[in-house]
Amino acid sequence: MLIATWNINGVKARLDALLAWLDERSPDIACLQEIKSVDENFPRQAIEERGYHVETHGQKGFNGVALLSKMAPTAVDRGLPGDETDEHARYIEGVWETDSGPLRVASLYLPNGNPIDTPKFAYKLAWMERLIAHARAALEREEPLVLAGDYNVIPQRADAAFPDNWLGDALFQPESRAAFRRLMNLGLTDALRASTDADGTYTFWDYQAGAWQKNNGIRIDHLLLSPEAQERLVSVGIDKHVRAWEKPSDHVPVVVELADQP
DNA sequence: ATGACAACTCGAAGTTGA
Repeated sequence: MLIATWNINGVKARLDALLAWLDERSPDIACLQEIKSVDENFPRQAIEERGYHVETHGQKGFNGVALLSKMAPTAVDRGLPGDETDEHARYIEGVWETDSGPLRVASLYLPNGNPIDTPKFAYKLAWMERLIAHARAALEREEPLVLAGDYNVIPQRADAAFPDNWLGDALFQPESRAAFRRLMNLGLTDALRASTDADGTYTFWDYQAGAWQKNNGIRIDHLLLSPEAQERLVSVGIDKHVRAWEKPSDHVPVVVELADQP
């Protein structure tokens, strides 16, 4: 069972790359972020022709998340609970009935939060509090759960090529990192860090200033696993080569393999 | 210090991103 997360930075602009990656990787569940599309305009046909079910939670122009899956989900929830006034499309969660019981997977796009002296940073921190509350409740099910997405948080210095460059940035603020740790401390496992302590495991390279060519990357796309999912963790991979494709996203896919049985 | 890139937008130049 392969579960992937990928911020595609626009599904219209990335459709060729998305289809090529689906053909190459054949993930069972793919969590997409920044589809930048309303639900009606999502190019579902080309994806369904490849055998995937498509569940979207989009909005006009920016944000937007989606779940692609070989099996049809038995339930889908859109939006992160905790603030009725929040209209950003940043969270979608599905449940799949597997031979060994239910599997729950969320695709999330955590707010960027820059600049830090604006309401955008407060919105980021408030969104993280809502995510913590939601994760706490979800963990009480004691079932396999994967919270996958673009967290817009650099957890540690080893997760950036030049960490000092990010000291004033919302992605590396002490408050952002502390909230991420409190989320982890609910009992979640960072899948990538469960498999390696190596630095250089980046998932994002800015389009600007030759960041890719200089390997000036950061690790901000994460798959967090409940204990019941962590028990099944087989391997983690970063599809770094996708960053060198024509018209790439600035993020690359991260993929975990979970065993079918505990 | 600024802008660099890129995608999107009822369609130019502004917004958003990280």
